[in-house]
Amino acid sequence: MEMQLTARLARELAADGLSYQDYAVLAGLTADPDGRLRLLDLGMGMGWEKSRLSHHVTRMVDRGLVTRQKCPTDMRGSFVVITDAGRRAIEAAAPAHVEAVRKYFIDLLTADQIQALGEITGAVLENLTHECELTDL
Amino acid sequence: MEMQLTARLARELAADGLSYQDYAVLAGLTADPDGRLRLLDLGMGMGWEKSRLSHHVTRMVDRGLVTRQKCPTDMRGSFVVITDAGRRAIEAAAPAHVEAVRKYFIDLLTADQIQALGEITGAVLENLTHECELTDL
DNA sequence: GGAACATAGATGACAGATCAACTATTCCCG
DNA sequence: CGGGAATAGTTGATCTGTCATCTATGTTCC
Repeated sequence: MEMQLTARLARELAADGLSYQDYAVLAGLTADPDGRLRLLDLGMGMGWEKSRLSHHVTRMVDRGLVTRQKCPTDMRGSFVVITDAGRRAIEAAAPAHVEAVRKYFIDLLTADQIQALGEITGAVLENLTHECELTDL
Repeated sequence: MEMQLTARLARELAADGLSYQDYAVLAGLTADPDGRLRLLDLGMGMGWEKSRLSHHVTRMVDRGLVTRQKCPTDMRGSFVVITDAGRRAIEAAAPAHVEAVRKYFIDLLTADQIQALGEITGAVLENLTHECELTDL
């Protein structure tokens, strides 16, 4: 189900020139008041590996959606910053995307089902992160 | 949740030398009494695009897990056939994989939750396939 | 202060996925 | 029968993700 659903959402997002992944990155950035996050924080929030994010940010920089900024307080780190073009892109895509999520997902479920799903994913995720702590993966 | 869970399952499968995708293909084939399916049927069962499956089968042929066979009744078509090595590979990997699915997923949920999840995914998928019929995507 | 270690991120090689042709065959219908 | 459309599968280009490795910086603790 997840595969079919995300494929569908990705196809509709593509009409606005953004991939599902682009949208996730831009949405993550707009959650920050400055539209600016450390790669690590952004990656944690999305559950991405650092190298995946680094590669993807590079591609998005090439397309002008974000830029990189050196972090002054930790010289190892970098910020990813959303550009004006990036803001325009997500603002253009968001309404249709939100609507699609409702149409293909949220609106099909009862309040009970949504709550149940939250409990299910919560239990699975909690168990996974707990496992990771033990086995340091 | 789906991302984290499948990443975890894939990592454990990799210990047996199979990717998640390899496992899906081999499991699809062993469901057939002859261990032999048309690419189209196998692809439909897994919800894969034909070219993805074709490429992946090519890689699996190279690794000796499956072979291709011409279909005598439809000269356009091909069968994918599991080899002895393929059978050994999935038989070696299956117990740990099934156990992992229990450990990271099934056993964490109550019977009610499992049923609720089935209803949720059913509703979403039914809606999606229905949509596809209308818009012929 | 400085050696050992941890962390942030970048990079290159490679595996996997997608998209758009392309070939070969079969189906459909006058 | 014959010509056009549909179908099964392949292929190559390109994009995306993963893995191992590398550099640079920060942290710890003696």
